[in-house]
Amino acid sequence: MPRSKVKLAYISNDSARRTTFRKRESGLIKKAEEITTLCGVEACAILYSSYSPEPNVWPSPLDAQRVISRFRNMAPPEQNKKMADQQSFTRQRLEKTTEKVTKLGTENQHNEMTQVMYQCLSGRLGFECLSIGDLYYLSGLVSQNLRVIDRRLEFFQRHHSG
Amino acid sequence: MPRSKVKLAYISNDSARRTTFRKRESGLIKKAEEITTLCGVEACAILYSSYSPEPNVWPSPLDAQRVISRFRNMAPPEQNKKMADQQSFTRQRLEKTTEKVTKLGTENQHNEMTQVMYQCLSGRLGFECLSIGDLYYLSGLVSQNLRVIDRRLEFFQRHHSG
DNA sequence: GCCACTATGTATAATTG
DNA sequence: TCAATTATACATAGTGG
Repeated sequence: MPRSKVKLAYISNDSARRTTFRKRESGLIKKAEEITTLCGVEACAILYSSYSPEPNVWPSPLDAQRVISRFRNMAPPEQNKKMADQQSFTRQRLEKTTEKVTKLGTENQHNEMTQVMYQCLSGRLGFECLSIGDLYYLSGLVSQNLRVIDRRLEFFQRHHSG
Repeated sequence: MPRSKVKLAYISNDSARRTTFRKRESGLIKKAEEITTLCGVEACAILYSSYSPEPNVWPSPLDAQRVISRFRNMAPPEQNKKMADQQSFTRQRLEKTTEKVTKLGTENQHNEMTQVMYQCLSGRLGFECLSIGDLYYLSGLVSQNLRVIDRRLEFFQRHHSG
């Protein structure tokens, strides 16, 4: 913004855009560093650019993972064992109940609920509209799919590291 | 930094720290917005504070998930590694490719993934067709919604059985 | 392309209401 | 506590090597 005020729009000139990115990237990281030290808060920033195939991850990929994990409410692999709190207990009890409901459900109910779930997941429908029974079923359906996804991810990880 | 230069250290005074956090938080988000519009890059920031139980996630939890999943998509070894041949032809070619992917991905990826997710969840498409990055994204999306469902169920349990 | 410089726009610490 | 104000430090667009 010095020398001249710049319009807040995509910079079409390639080299100018790159230069601006470099400068502002470091500025942003600096600001992030400052707010964490000054205020004692946790933060992370991820910056993708076309200039590098890898993103700039602050404070570090590992720390970012930790912050992200908290955001995703998923503990990183090492801390998984410690998860014995109220929430996971509730979850376990929930899954038992859900298993029953799932087995009783017909093919029609499944499709219907999948529709509803999709509506909810895509934000077109609030979860408020669902009854407690629907929620149980939905929870089961979603966590079932989550397990499939996680298994597949594990497979990828094993295959990649082994 | 105006009126007086501030020492870069934890602000012990509670109200001063809170005020500083508020101001700098908005400043940081603004800067992040600017760099994305000016340079056409993807970015996300997550700010935890003790002032709110939920983190401030920019641009939005869902968009952040997408950025995060791309970051997590990379195998750990690659995350820290810097390209050794900085000026090589390979790197240039890589940048070009990355630029394309970035441009194409930004607008369409979310809608595309939601579609794919629905296909998978409804059983019309096997999870096998998804890349590891897609799976991470999907895992985040699904577990995020699972948490919403669980919170709602807990609410029901407290108010109906208690 | 990469610095270093510097003039100028912005962010923000302190102050006031 | 929150907003609005203001004075000052900082970030950075343009410039030249």
